[in-house]
This record gives sequence, C-alpha cells and structure tokens, in this order.
Amino acid sequence: MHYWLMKSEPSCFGLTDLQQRPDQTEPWDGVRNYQARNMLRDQMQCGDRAFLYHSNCKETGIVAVMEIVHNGYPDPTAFDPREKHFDPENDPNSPRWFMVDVKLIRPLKRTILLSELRQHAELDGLQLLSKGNRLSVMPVSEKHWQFILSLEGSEG
DNA sequence: GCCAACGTTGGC
DNA sequence: GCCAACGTTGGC
Repeated sequence: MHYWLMKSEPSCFGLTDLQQRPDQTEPWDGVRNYQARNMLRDQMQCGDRAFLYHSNCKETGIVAVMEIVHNGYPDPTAFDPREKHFDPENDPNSPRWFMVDVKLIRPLKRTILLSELRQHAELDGLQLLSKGNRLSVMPVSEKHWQFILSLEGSEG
C-alpha cells in the first residue's frame, strides 16, 4: 500500500465534482508530465490511498482522502483531437499517457491549508512543500500521511 | 495579475 | 549536448 497526493484546480475538477460522480469515482485523466506519468503507470496500485489537493485557488490545501480503484491504463483523452490534452504524437500502439481511477473515501472535516502544512517540521521532505514543486501527482510517506491526518482534528 | 520555477522545444 | 526561448504551473 502506498500513499499519494494528487493536485487539481477546483475550477476544473474539485471535491464537489468528485462527490457528484457516479459511485464518487473518476478517471484521473489529462496528466501530461513524464514524471507523473511514470507514477500513474508503474507505481500506483488499486488500494493505494491519495489525498485530493486543491491548487491554484483561494484556499489551497488538502480536502479529501481518495482510493486508487484502477491501476494505470492508457488515457483515452490523449487520443481524442477534441480534448484539451490531445497529444498528436501519441502512438496508439505505444500509448504515452496513463491514468488511474480514483474514488472518494471521505472529505476531510476541514481543509488542511498549504500554509498550515508549511508550519510543521514533521513534514520536512514532503514533496508538496519543496521549492518550485510542480508535479501534479506525488508520493507521500506513511509518516507524513499519518501526520497530516492527525492535523485534521486540531484547530489548524 | 505578477512572477519564480520548472519542463519542453529546437537551433546550433 | 548546450542553452535560449517559450509555455505552463501555481503560490501569492
């Protein structure tokens, strides 16, 4: 079992969108970064847990816990010219972009803000907090995962 | 809207 | 292989 953090802009797809999906499940498509692709394709497994993180918005932070419910498989939106993240160089015989399916486990009782995460020395090394970090999918150690969950019940 | 940080592209 | 130019991400 591994732990992850997955970013999304709520203006594009956020917690409320996920809550409204059938079975509260969604294919996590549109990732077009090789590092993130490698994790989606090779490392993320059914049963893994992932934080949902809202980026590029008023209250940036962690808002929910999700489960990976489908191992990595080719992202069909990369083959569709009508899609925003269409990749014309993508060879159907050797798909370049992958995705997983995620399912909502539960929203957090409160948003754990990025500014709050930065205040805890226990979270040193968390990739989300590293300078210039732009990965939309990243691993979270079990220690960091548990610590972040422990913040949920505190005042912030 | 600004801008720093990063990834990608392409000329050489 | 180097690196400048460019596009994107994402916090503020």
